[in-house]
Amino acid sequence: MQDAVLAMLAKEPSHGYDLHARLRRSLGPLGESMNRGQIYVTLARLERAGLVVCERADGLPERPERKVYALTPAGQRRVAAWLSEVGWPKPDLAEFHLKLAAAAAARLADPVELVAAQRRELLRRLREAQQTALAESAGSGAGLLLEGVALRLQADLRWLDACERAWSAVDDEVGGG
Amino acid sequence: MQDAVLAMLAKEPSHGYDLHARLRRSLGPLGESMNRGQIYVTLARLERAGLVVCERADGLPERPERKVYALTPAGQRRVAAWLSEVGWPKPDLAEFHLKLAAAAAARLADPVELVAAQRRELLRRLREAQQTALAESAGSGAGLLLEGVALRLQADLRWLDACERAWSAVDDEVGGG
DNA sequence: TTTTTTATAGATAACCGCTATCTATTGGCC
DNA sequence: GGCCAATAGATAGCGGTTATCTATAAAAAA
Repeated sequence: MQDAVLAMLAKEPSHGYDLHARLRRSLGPLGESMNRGQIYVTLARLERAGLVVCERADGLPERPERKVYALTPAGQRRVAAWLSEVGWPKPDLAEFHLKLAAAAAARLADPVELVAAQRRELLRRLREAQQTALAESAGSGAGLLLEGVALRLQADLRWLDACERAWSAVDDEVGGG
Repeated sequence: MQDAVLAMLAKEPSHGYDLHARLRRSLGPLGESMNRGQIYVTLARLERAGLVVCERADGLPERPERKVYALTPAGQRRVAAWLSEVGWPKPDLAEFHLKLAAAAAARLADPVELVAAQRRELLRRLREAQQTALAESAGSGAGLLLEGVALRLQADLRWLDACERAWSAVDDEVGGG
């Protein structure tokens, strides 16, 4: 979030409302859930950290008071560092994995049924993503993002197959032993 | 996190250090980065929310003072709700997508080169995950998790291919126009 | 025997991402 | 005049996470 805002300011100084709108446009349908207030929280933190400055609160009194932010040298360095990083979010499969283990351990639910329910949900989301992608103009940036979402969902569905096999085997052991 | 802790307490009341150790074991190599202090933060917040209670701070004075937590009825309801949910973390591809867009817009880096660097990194991580999976005993819970990680990385690599195609086309337009 | 390290057990301050919610103005529309 | 949408900003608070701190007991090294 911070890095994305800084990178947008690297192109040109701008104010919060505009940055929010650009972010939403850039993310397409996936950006619709973005909160308006968040951009101001982020800008305030970046200012406190000395990465941006509010350069004009408008000499010419434009109707809605707008604060235009610009990068400081430290902010420019941070943008350069971000672009040279090759970070990647760690896959967040732990939650479901813990859910299966906890359900089995506490005997509160059947892991195989949890997997089945989850598969139905991911299939629903996959269809949804593919429909949304069709609605997007082909080749648009948001379409590319939706393609990534779909690829991930397909990988996760294959993982659910592996989970089902593994937990079915556990059930057999328990049932047969 | 909160839900995972609650679900472990659903099996049997326990204290923070033990919960932390069980979580780490359950996640295998991926749990090694877990912070010790976090469990206490989580337990304190769960207690404040009335989902757990500290039932004994030890009548028999065991050497290290330990606080044993147990679920409240509200906590049990929350565990049941968690198990019946079919939530799934939203794919976190936005950051890289924004990085490409920002780099191109501010002319700070070549998107195609960013994609190439990212692909090298993901290939490295994929090899790493596969090696770690081999080291894990086959069929173990942690091995299953690593299989999911590998499947995701493969999907992400395919997405990077799509990114490269898309941004190469943009370069051609700019270069040719 | 003394010292150091490791495991056990807990806590706190602070940061970041995010949401819900609030204020205020401008301009269009009925 | 009254109402609604768009523009613009701000704040309180939650949850995840990290870094850092305090202790004690057992095991290993000096």
